Amino acid sequence: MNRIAPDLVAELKVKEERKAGLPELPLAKDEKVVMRFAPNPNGAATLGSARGIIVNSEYARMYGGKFILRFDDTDPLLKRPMLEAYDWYLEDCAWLDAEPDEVVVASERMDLYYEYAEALIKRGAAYVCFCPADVFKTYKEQKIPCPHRTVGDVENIESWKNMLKGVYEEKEAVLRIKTDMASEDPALRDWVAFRILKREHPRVGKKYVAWPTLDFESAIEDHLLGITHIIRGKDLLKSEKRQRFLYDHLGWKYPITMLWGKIKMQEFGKFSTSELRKRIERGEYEGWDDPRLPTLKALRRRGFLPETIRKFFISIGVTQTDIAVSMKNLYAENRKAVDALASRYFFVRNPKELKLKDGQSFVAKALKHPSRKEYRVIRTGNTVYISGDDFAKLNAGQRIRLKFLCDVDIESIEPLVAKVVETPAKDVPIIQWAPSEGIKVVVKKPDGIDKGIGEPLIASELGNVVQFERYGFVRIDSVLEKEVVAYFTH
RNA sequence: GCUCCGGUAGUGUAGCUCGGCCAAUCAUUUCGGCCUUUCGAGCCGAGGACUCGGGUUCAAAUCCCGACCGGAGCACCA
Repeated sequence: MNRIAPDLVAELKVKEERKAGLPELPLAKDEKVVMRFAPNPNGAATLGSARGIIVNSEYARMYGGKFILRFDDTDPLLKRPMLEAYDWYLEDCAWLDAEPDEVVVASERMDLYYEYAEALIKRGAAYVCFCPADVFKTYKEQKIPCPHRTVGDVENIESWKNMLKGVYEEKEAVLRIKTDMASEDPALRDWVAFRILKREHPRVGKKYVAWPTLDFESAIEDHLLGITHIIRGKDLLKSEKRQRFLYDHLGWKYPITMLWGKIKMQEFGKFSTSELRKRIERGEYEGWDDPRLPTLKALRRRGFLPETIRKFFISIGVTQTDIAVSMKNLYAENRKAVDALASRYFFVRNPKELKLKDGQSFVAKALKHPSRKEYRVIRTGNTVYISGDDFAKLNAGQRIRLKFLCDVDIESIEPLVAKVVETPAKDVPIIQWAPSEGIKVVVKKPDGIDKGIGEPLIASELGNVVQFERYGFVRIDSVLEKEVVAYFTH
C-alpha cells in the first residue's frame, strides 16, 4: 500500500490525527495564524472563558501562530471592568498553559479608536447622530436616513470633537457608522460606534467620555492586531455583518470567523459574570473561588488539573449548537489524571465513636496508594471513629473490617461496642475509620459542607489533592492547628 | 413580526465540504459481571442515536425540497 500509493497513506494518517484534536482551520496560503481571546474583565474567568482561552491558544499552537489576550473593557457602565480581574485572567491563562504572546488593553488604546473614528467621518462613512434612541428606531424601522446622516464633514468633525470634549450629555449624541438604511436586516442599519458615558473607568478614570461599542473597538483591534481567525459566540453573528461595513469603508480584509453555540454546565445552570458578581457582592458566596461557582479560581482551588480542562474543551471543539454538558464528564477526565497521584487517607463524616473491647491501643500500617509500597502509620487508642453513614447500616452481630486495622464483631449499637476478631475472614464489608486522636476536617463541597474527623497525617498534605477513601477526592486547602479545611474535587 | 443559524444515543462528539469502506466513531452516563483490605478506583461486557416526510441516485447521516423542533439577533450590552 505504502509503495503503490504513498500519498494516500499519508492522507489517511492525517485524518486519524485530526480526530484527537481540534478540526483544521481554513487557511490562506503562507498565513501566520493569529488568534485572540477577548474577554471583558468584569469578573473572574469561568468555564466559558476557559473554552475561549483553550481553543484559541490551542489553534495558535497547532499552527505555530500567535495567541493574543485582549481586554475589551470599553463599557464603564453596564459591564464595568474590575481592576483585579485583569490579573486574574493572566493567572488563569498561565494556569491553563495558555500564556498569551501579547496582551492588549482596549481602554489604553482609546486615542487609536478616536483616530479611526475621525478618519471615517472625513470619508463620510460615519456621522454624529443626535436622534434620541426611540426616534432613530422609527427611522430605522421605516428604512429612512435620519437628518444627521447627510450633514457635511466639517460640521460632523466639529460635533465629534465636542463629543470627545464632553460638551454633550449621555444619550445626547452618538457616532454612527453608515451602512445601508434599506438593508433587509434592521440590525445592520447605521449602527452605533461611540456613545457618551460620563462614568469613571477603573483603569483610566474620567479621562474619556466617548466610549466605543464592542463592534467598533473589536473591529479596529482585530485588524490592527492582524487577527486571522475569530471564534465567537453565534449571538455575535450580526457583529460580523456590521463590522464588514466598517472594513469596506477602510478597505480592510475581514478575518475568517467561526461561530460557536452557548455552553452551559448542567450543574450550574445559567450564569453570567454580572450575575455572579452581584451575588458575591451580596455575600451569597464566599468569593470568586467559592467551590459552588464555575470559575477557574474555584476549580483550581478544588484541585482540578489544568490539562483536564484543556482536554475537555478541545474534545468539545467548535460547534454551533448550544450545548449543556455535565460536570460528570469533567470529573471523569480529571479522575483519570488525579487517581494516580493522590495519596489515600481516612476521613469519616458525621463521626460515631466505636469502642473496641479488650483493646488497649493499635497501630495500623496503611498503604498510601494501592499501586505504591509507601505506608502511613495510624495509631489509635481503644476507640475509633466510623462515619455516620456506615453506622446507619450497622447491625448487632455483624462483622466488619476496619481497613488496615482489624476485623471486629459488632456487639451492640447503642452504645457502639465491638469485639476484635483475631482471624480475618473473606467477604467482610470494609470501612474506613479515624483514630481516637484524629484531626477535625471540614470539607467544602459544591453542594454543602461536610464535617468529620480524619487521620492526623492529612495535615501534611497542604495544597495537594488526596483521596479520602470511600468518599472522594479533595484538595487540602488550609491546615490550622486543630483543623484542616479541604475543598471537594469530585 | 422581520432576519439568520442549528438539529447524530441520557450527555458531549466524529463522520457531512467531496454520497458507497457507516448495521455510524470516541468519551461519559446507565446496566451487568469480575477483582481487591478503599472507592464515586480498575478490568471485562452490554444497552443506547442519524428529528420527520418527500425527492435525486444503483447507493443518502452525507445532496435537494418541505415540515417540525430548538436557538440567536433586531440595544447608546459585551
